[in-house]
Amino acid sequence: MNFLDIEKKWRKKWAEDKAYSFDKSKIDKKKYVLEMFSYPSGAKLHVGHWYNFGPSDSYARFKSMQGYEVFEPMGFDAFGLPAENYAIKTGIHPEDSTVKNIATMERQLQEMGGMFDWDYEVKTCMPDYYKWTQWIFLQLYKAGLAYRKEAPVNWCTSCNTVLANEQVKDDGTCDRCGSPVIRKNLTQWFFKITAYADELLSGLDNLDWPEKTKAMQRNWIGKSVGGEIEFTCESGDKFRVFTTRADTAFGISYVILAPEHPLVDKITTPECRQAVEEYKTACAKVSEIDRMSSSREKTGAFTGAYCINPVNGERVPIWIGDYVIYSYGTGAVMGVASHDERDYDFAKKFNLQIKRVIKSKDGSPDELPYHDYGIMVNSGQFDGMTSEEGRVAVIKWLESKGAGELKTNYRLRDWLISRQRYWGCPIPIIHCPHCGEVAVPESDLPVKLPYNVDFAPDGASPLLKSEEFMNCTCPKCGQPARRDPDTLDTFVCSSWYYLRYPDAHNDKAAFDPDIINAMLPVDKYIGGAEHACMHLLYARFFTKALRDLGYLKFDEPFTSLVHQGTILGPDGYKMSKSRGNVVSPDEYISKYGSDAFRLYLMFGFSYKDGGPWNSSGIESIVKFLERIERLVVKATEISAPKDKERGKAEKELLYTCNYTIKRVTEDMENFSFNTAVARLMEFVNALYKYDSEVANKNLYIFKDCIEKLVLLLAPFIPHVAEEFNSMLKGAYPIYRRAFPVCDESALVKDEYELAVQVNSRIKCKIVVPSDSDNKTIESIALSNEAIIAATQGLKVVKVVVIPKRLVNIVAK
RNA sequence: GCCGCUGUGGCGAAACAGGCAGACGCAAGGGACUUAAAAUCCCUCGGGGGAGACUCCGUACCGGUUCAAAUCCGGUCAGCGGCACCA
Repeated sequence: MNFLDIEKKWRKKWAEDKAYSFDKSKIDKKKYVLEMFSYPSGAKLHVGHWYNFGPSDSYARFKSMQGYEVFEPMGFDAFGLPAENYAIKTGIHPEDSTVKNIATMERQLQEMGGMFDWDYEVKTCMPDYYKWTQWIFLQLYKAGLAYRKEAPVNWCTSCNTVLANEQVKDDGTCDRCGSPVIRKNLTQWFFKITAYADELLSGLDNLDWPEKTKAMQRNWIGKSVGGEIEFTCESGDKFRVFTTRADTAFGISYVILAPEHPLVDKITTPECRQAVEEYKTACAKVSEIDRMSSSREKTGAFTGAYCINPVNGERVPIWIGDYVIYSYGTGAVMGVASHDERDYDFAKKFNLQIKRVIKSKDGSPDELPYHDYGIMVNSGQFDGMTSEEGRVAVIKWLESKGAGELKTNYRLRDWLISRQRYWGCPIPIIHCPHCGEVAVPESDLPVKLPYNVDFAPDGASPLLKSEEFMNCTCPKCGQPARRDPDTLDTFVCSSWYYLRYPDAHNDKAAFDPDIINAMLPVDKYIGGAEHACMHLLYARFFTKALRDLGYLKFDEPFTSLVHQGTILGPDGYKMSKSRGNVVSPDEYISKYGSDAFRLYLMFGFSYKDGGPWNSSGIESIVKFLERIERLVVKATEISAPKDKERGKAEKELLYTCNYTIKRVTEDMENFSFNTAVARLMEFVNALYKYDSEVANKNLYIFKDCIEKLVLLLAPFIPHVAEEFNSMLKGAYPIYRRAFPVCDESALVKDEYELAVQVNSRIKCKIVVPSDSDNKTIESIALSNEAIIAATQGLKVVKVVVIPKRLVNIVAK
């Protein structure tokens, strides 16, 4: 059988028949199976795409055969930096390269034989899509969830451009030119994801997601419960610090502000000004990555100013230091050298006071710095209180004096969404000299991305150089105005694509809420784990925000999530061009066919783990397919009347058949594809055994089992199974046929074998009738010759009988 | 440093929920068919000992709980992923 020809034949027929069209009239039986859409940068599908899409598609087909109306769309996350960088390097326009890459990938995806419904294809770089990305931006903007503020960005001093964090190398230099990267304040757009921090955290509890991913999101959101303490400077200025350890407040030896804190300039004394200014300049040169490194030596400068510790009235010096992060908490911290390692290091370096206020609860060693919870000492009326009580009590006491309040902080920051880049979705905002920031009226959307733009980096947004784009009229006052020159982070585009798919061609709205509320949430979402704290978090935020704006009636976009593992290069490293260990699926597909390749991916790896590529087993998959083919050919030659005569061999065959059905069904549900395939191989082996060993075959049962086998195989090898199905004159298309259902009665055996142990060592196997009770099993075991021999001279102390498993005889 | 995950034959991996470790397959070795090869089919295949029936050891390492541990508990080591001066 020529698998390549067969695959081509069926793909042609499926396309002609529109076999995989989603039937909207069956929406009540819908199953929305979604694979993370891909980024068309590499020009071709790689093994990773296959590993994501192939087995997922088999799952979708399995659900379809179970009677669900499966919606499995496909599309492209088409804006983004790689296409732009490629353009900068080669001069090929990002739109041209992207359109070309998409065409290639579409063809390859079709060769995969996925049941994707291409009528719902989405490409984020097309105006009919990004029009609605802009529309959603405006809804968030009007709701106060999108705003502009000054924020530090990574700035390459040589390229004169803003860099994303991932473009800054570990040593703080530019990924492209190697020049130093500094932090610079620029006005940027943000989404207020922090408004949803608490719900994003609590919502995780009810999601069927990998625990690991949920843990990462929890970590990322970083809830910490504590309080704020207000300090008054001698100048009269007030500021607050955030702390989770108010129980240590009596041990404050200094307070420390972030260098960017607005109070710094105001309170710094003339004597200290020069040192403070020098320190601030030095800080700006340090990259964010360096600054965040905990191994760095503490640095700082004294402002010359003092404030009063509200818990004990002590006079406390005010320092600045870059280990305090301006964007977290209040941008100011109390320095308790005795009970915090960082403060301890700082105090040691600058010779500041170190005063113990916590001792251990049980007298265990509590050398300073001692950061564990303990008992409060040197803390006035709080002496003797535990840290757990004190950290709340001290804040509450301060609250009553107007100098503090309980407060919860999150590590999560607002999402910076503006990019000074060309190949992205334009931000639909107009800046008017008279009216200020004005939203583009919805009737004027989309704000189209112009084609003819010089996108070579020179420090400003490329769109600034397009006068045709920039100049516009203010929708409010009609005066000349300028457009926002930035584009949106591509993660904005991908935060709502799963909402667009079911209503992909709606030109009146981003989506029809009625359709979306019926189609979502996504029932099974499959994609890489690397998106845990980005795409998967952003998409959840969008869903919640759009729900609150009244467009959606569900809280979470993805009910159930599976991460496929990563297929590494044969050398065990992540595949990369620079390492030269990239494996292309194409050569295997053109040699063995896409079904064989898909089946190999499903059998050779544990789906959620992945692992190094190794092609040594792929030929055996082809042999497996040929083995099945021989059975099918045999079956086509059989025309036996229904025959209920069942001997031992038939019972055994039917047992294997139904056991296979049961296990494959369970394994598919769990994405445990490798064991599902193993069970199918066992079934095939059993059919061969029956065929060769049984002289007087029940041909009806034999043929029936082969027909079931083909149905079981349909999700795994869609083309080849369709061919087998047609050879057997089964109804077309096979994926609309019912997946076999296990006949539990066939799994009931008259008798079964179980192992007998003496002192936990297996001595023999016995066969007992299936309905035996424990007593019967025990007596059969004890009367077995091998057991009598093994217990000779010993006294049986205890007999443990586990039906269907084993018997353990404890003898001394 | 913190959080999470993983560690099983020569290899990819199985083992539901404490109950026969290594299913299924690759590689390897042997055999049948063949003039020969390919294809196909059959057998062996964790390690040690034994002629053999058998027997001892074995799931990273050390200890514990249990009639019974790859699985549970405590500790150690190694690898992977994430976060990392978050107060």
